[in-house]
Amino acid sequence: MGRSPCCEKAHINKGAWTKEEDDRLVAYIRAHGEGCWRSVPQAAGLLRCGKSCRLRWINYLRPGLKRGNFTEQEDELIIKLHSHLGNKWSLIAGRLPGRTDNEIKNYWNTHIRRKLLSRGIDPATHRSIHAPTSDFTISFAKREEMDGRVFSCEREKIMSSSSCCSSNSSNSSREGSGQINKYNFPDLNLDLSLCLGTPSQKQQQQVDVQSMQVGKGSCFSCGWGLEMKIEECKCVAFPELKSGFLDHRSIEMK
DNA sequence: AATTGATGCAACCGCCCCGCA
DNA sequence: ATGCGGGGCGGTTGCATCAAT
Repeated sequence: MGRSPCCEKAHINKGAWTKEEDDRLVAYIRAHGEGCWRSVPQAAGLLRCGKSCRLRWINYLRPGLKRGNFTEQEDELIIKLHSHLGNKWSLIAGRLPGRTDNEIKNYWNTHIRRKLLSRGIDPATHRSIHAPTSDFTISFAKREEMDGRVFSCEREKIMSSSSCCSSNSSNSSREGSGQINKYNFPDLNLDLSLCLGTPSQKQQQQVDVQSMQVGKGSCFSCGWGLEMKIEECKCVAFPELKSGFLDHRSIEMK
């Protein structure tokens, strides 16, 4: 089943690129510009897959790439962006001139993750490892301003109490890559899965979301009229909680 | 000096999105 | 409206290098 491969696997070089291959690719793109990657290998005289050419160009050969060590400022910016965007490496890279998504992804997995863990912060949620969490399942809906129709954007997953939140704790699991959260919000393309901390006052009807240090879903900044419906509550601490709506400011518990 | 485990990073894989016919 | 194909992306793998013993 499935699609045909992007190129013939036979007669294709794999592995590290040689200087000669780099030179050929650079020369070709300088002469013809970036275009149909599928045709690049043949046109450039390379025994490579088009995808491989694209990757090599984008990650290593493209002009303007920084390379080298990340600065402390870049570190902090990556952490901050990741807390908003999750593993959207291309979006994060877009805010770090001269850095590529692949480079940032690798740097995150090898350095920043460890750095955050040493600070006692869960890299997936950006919350204290020791902070209590609860099991909410929330889905989100975007209000259609024009006709008042509310439609669901995306269902999200049931979050376990130990590793809730975030775009699919990818960390080291080598077992299939289930894409869970895909949103089409403008600009930030935020992953809106929320991990709600235990409210300090059980009886409160209005919960200030910002004061709850919601790990994800910086919906406050997206500017869109969002409505987030608590569809299925699995919270042990608040069994009476049935359903409600979360707008930019509050959760209304009914 | 040799061996072994840990780490870092370049590159590949496979899925998804979107434009186009 | 639908199917196809290219491009893009996140996740994973493999290998080179480093550090510890």
